[in-house]
Amino acid sequence: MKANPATPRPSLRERQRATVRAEITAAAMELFLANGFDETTADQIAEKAGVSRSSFFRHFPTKEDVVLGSFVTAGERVRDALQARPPQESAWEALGHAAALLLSSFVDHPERSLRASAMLTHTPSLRARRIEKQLLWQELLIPDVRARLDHGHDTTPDARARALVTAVLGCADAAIHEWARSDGNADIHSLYANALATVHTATR
Amino acid sequence: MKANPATPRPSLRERQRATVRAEITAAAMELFLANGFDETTADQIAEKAGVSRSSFFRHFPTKEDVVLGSFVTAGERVRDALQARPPQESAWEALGHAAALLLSSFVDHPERSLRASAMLTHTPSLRARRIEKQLLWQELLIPDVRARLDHGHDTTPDARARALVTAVLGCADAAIHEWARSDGNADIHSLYANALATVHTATR
DNA sequence: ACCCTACATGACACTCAGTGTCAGTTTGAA
DNA sequence: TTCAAACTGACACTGAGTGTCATGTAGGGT
Repeated sequence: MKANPATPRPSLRERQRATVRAEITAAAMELFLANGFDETTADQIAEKAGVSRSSFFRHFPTKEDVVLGSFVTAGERVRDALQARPPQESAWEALGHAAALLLSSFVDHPERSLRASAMLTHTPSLRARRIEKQLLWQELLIPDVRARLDHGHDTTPDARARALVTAVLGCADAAIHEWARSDGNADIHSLYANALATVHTATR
Repeated sequence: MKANPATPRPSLRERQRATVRAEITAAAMELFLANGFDETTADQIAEKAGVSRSSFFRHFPTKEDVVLGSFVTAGERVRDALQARPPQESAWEALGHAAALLLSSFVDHPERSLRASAMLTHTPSLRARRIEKQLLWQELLIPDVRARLDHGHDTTPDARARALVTAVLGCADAAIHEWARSDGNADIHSLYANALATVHTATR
């Protein structure tokens, strides 16, 4: 209860903390992109960022988290977007719209995204962690999807909602994957729409 | 080219190797289930299996692979099952039938599967590796699915096939997840059918 | 029966991620 | 000014995974 959301306290300590985090992230990313993820040690990052190794691990529980920091908040953003969709919209439609949010960063910062994607693709431990995080925040979407599936009767087993979420997010992932393979030349939203349509018509 | 598939050579060396692998697996599983995955060290496994630490890592590149060994072959089995489906069957139908294969081990060895599932659910590193392996062999299914989607015209972008594969396997995963949550009491095939039907009707 | 190459093994040293502890410093509120 | 909470660097420790080397053993060819 120490960080009460009702308390507006962006006070010095927290700003300092945010600054250090940002500096570590910047230093780490530079090293990762230059030398590769696995080839970069925590000591090198700490030194470049001007902090001790201890402090590095205090700000980021694992090396992977430096890269995947943004992926955590993504889940909450998608959930909020999903809840903001009109209640009468079907689960499929609402999810489709909400998950489109995931594509925006790729459109906004193509070159950065491409380099990050490449690193992610070629580093097994990063891939694994990323998926794990995504699995975690997929759970955030389940309640809303369930409600849309059975119109508030609370009888839908989670498995159905979970399957639906996986299907839609799988479309987003597939679109991102394909977009990266095209070196960012393809239109990512078209790819996404296409993937959704495929699942749509394939199931008849 | 040393292990030519045309050469039937299950010769002593390979049998020895298989035996050692099996002994390591047995010892490891016992320790894992008794004390937990993270709490079990490679040394303990090696000692219990009667081999050196070096040999342990020669047979299994990581601790995780001891648990997930069977998941690798699963991909090839699903691919074979997929290719064995009648060519005129739709991608969705064929995939649905082929992926049902993944459920059989849960039906055949419920108690063992349940304990393994529990361990898998509670161990982040295992979850991550499992998903990574699955992602890897999902690629095996892409060619066949593509062929079914565009009837041999080779114009379907991979993204569409990949989205479809993800959707179907997501249904299988959701069913397994729910089955484990029910302590094995639910009918896993019904859950699976239900999940498929949800994606089916949700997309209308 | 002997040789000889290829592979399996154990022992050991090494790197690096991640954890935990401790003592010293800074912050922000009383 | 005082004091507790939070942040920090230094250090020691565990354990996974890698690489090397010397020794053994299997099995094909002679």
